[in-house]
Amino acid sequence: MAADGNGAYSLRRAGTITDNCDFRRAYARGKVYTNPALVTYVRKNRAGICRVGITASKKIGNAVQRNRARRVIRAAFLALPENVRGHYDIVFVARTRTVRTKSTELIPVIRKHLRSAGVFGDGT
RNA sequence: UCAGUGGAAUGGGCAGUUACGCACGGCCCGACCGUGUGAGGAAAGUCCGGGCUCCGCAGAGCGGGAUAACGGCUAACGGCCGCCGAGGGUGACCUUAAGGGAAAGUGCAACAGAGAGAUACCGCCGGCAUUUUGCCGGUAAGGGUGGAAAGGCGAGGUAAGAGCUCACCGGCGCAGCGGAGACGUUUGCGUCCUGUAAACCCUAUCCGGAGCAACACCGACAGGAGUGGCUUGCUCGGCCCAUACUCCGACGGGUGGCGUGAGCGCGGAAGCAAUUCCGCGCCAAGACAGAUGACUGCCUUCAAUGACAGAACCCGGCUUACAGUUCCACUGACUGU
RNA sequence: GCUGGUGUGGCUCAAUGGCAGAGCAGCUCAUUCGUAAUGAGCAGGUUGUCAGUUCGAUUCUGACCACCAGCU
Repeated sequence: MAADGNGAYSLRRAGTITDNCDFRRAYARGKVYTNPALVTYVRKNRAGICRVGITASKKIGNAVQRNRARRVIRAAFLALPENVRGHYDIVFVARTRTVRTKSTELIPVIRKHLRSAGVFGDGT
């Protein structure tokens, strides 16, 4: 699960996106994949690492529901079997249904989104 | 058995797999391993009160704000306990911004009504003119208006009436008696006054300002512009001076503050209680995009996939939200003995 | 986390404690061959919610809800 020198990253070792401008860049120029329980934005970055950001807005509910949405998304993301190849900014946006979703139900959604984005480097 | 009142507790448990924050330890010093520990009764709203920190020290006056029966508790409070008054309930009990002052003063009381603290429309009575009726005077019992109309009701009295007089009831004041006090009173004497202070205001008590994004230290950077500034809203007074102060730009830096505290548990004592004191034991989150998650099985259960809900410097309260379950004390009705 | 502010017709805003109003928008009629403009009329309000003070609350007081702004 460690870095192998070819830009492949364990998902556990991904950095976090903290700055608002990075989120805005992902929203504006990144590729979008939607699902009733999740929205994913993917964009290549020049930071040299892979970074992940999870967003739960006030529309989701109160603090408990927002925390649960973030935890479910993170648990599903960390349970992915593949590794990311390349330097990407990945932003997950929670929706209202995320709160009532199990993390196991979310894993196929994330795999489909990230495979469409080519993050796993399949076939290259 | 049914209906209800008050108070307290709980907010599933066990196991497995896989992840996370912090502390300590280890080594092969790494995105590692081990051990320990890891949200609430409201963590919420931010409505009060304090601790703590800073403002070159908090001084005086004006202004502003808060509270309002009495006695106590407390670090303090607008909180709590006890008690009195008032109101609600058959009752257990509950509510109490309703609880200082309208007899210091000012204002307001629309519409209606004659009149909103000062009167007389319809009435009643007397006198004069006398055809219907008009004028003058007395009166406030009756009608009408209004949320509110000169204490209520009865008797005497009178031209008609009126606390004008008297009995009873009610309010207010003074004295007596009881109580620590608010207050109570089948006691005596005097007296009969509209409501509103969550209108201005008066009285008594209290309050300097800002808040952990405070503040302190270390580092990085690049300087430029303006002006006397700070102390509370104002005045006086006080303080610091160009190494001062304000604004723009920049570092989207780091560390401390940061958890041994008005702390928690058990036992005892004082007190009606809030609370306080003594003894023993314990250390129990501390992040900085923010840690308790995800998934599975079994058990208890009507049901647990299922209440409200996530610490952010820390405490004491208040308020608001809350599926279900359990316990204690008590009340009313019905039935049986 | 802290501080401050605002809720009134569909929209933008008024309103000394005493019948909740104005402009725009909407509807009807007139005008026109028809439309716009113009004129006349009409309807539309739990004054964010719940309590309280008061004879009476958009206004005064408290609690709650929603929204907005500012502070590194």
